[in-house]
Amino acid sequence: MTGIPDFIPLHELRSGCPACSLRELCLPLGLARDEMAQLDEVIRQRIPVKRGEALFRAGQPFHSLYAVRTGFFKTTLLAEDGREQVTGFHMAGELLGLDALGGTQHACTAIALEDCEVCELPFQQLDSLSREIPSLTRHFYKLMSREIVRDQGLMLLLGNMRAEERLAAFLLNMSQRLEARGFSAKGFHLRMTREEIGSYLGLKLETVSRTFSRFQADGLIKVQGKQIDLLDLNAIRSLLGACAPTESH
Amino acid sequence: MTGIPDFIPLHELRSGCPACSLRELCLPLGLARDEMAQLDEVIRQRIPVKRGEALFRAGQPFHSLYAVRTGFFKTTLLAEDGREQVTGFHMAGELLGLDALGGTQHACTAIALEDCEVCELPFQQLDSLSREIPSLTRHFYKLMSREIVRDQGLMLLLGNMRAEERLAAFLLNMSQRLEARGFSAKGFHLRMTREEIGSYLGLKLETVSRTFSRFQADGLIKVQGKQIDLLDLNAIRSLLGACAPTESH
DNA sequence: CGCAATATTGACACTCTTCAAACTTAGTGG
DNA sequence: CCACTAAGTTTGAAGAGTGTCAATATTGCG
Repeated sequence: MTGIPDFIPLHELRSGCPACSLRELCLPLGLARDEMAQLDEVIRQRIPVKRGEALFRAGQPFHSLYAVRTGFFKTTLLAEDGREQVTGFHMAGELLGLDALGGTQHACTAIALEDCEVCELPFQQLDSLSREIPSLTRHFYKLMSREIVRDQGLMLLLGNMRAEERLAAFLLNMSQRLEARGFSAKGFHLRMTREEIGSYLGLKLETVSRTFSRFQADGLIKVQGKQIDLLDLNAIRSLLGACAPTESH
Repeated sequence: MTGIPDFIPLHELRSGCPACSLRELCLPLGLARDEMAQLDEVIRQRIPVKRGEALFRAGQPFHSLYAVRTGFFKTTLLAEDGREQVTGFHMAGELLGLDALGGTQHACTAIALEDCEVCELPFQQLDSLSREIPSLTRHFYKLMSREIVRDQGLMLLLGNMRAEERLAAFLLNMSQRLEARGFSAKGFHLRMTREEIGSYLGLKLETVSRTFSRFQADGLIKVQGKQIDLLDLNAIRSLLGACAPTESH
C-alpha cells in the first residue's frame, strides 16, 4: 500500500483502477485481470489538488503522468516575455503530462480550476511494466498521437476561424466531452474565466464576452455568468461552416 | 535486402543507417553495432518522392513512419469545408507520420515541396524490434512529445502574435534548422509559396508578402522571390519581443 | 520561350483589440 | 448576516491590424 496517503477512507482502498469508471479513458482496453492488478499497484490514487494549485509547472522534472479523476484543469504555456497561453482544458479521464513523456521536464503548467483528484502514474514503473504488458506502450503512443491531432485541430481553429466560429467550436467541444462523461450536453458550468477561454481561443476576454452576448441575443445560448445553456445546438453547429473537427479530447 | 528497390546504385547499399549523417536525428543515440544493423535491415532507404507528390494522405492507413533524407515537405490538415492549413514544414532528418503512430490512419497529408528522398520505417517491425531495443520506444516517446511541444509553440504563435512577430519567428526557425543541418543561417531558398507560409502562420498571402516587403524596407532582410537573406539577425530577433520559443523540432 | 502560377502593391472594408467605465459575482472579515 | 473588497464580466466608442478585392508585375516550369 505504499504511496497511498492514509487520509483516504478505508473503503476507497478497494476502489482502485479495476473498479474505476474512468478506466477505459486512461488505461488500455482488454487488460487481463492480473495485468490490471499490477497497474493498480503502481498507480497512486486520488491525490487531492486544491483549486488554484499547480499539479506541475513548466520546467519541473518529469516523473509521472497524472490522470484526472475528478475536477477540471487548465494547461498553460508561458512565453519568456510573460505572455501566457492556455493550451488546453482537461476533465475527468484525461491524462496530463504527455508533452513531457519523452523528456526530462514538463513543458507546460497544469493548474486546477476547481478542487480536483488525480491519480499518479509514475513513469519509471510504467516503463518497466510495459515490458510485461506490451499494450501499455501502444496505449501511450495512441494517447500521444491523439494529443498531437488535438493540438493540430486547435491550430486550424487559431489559424482560420473567426471569433464566432471559435466560440461555437469551443462550446460544442465542451458539450461533447461532458456528455461523454455522463453530464448534460446542453447545460453546464464553465470552470474557467472569460480571459482563460480567450487565451485558449486566441481572443481577448472582451471579444469572448461580446460573442457570448451576441449568441444569447440570437437565441443560441443562455448565459448567466459561468452557467451556459445551449438552446439551439444545430444552429451552433451551423456556425462552424462545416469547419474544424469538434471531436476528440 | 528485401524492400530495397533495385534502381539504387550498388554503392548506396552500403550507406545505410550506420553511415547516415542524419542518424542521430531519427534514431536513438548510443545504439550498439548489432542493434544498428537490425534497424538497418528493417528500414527501406532512399525512396524518391517527386515534387508535388504525397508521401501519404490524411485518412490513408498507417503502416510506416518516414524519415526525410533529402528535400522538403509540408504537412497539411484539411477541414471538411475545404479549408486547408499547413501544420508544418519538414526537412532532412525529421520524422513524418508521428501523428498516426498510435492509430490506424494518417491524420494529415504530407506533400513534397521539391524532389525528395525518404527512408521508410515500417511500424510493425519497429514495434517488434523495440522489445529487443528498449531505447527505441523511449526514442519515439521523445519524438512525439517534441512534436506536441512544437505544436504548442505554434499555438502560442497563432494565438498571441502579430504578423511581424509571426514572420520573424518563422524566419528565425528556418534559419536555425537549416544551420543545424550545415546550411547557411543567413541566406536560404524558401521551398514554399507565400500562401503556404501564410497558411502555416495564420495569415493571408498578401499579408506575408507585405510584411516581407516591410522587413526589406527596414533593412532586416533581402527578398528576391523565394530567396531570402537575413541581413540583421539581431534586429529580427528583437521583433519577437522576447516571445515564443524559436527552438525545437 | 511562353504561359500559368506566384508575388507585389494599393485602396477599402471589416473584425477584433484597446481603453475605459459600470456592473456583477464571489469570497472575507467584522 | 451584511458590508466590503477584489476579481471577474459586460458594454461602449474609437482605433489598429488584417483581410478582401483587384490590377499589375514577376517568376519559373514545361
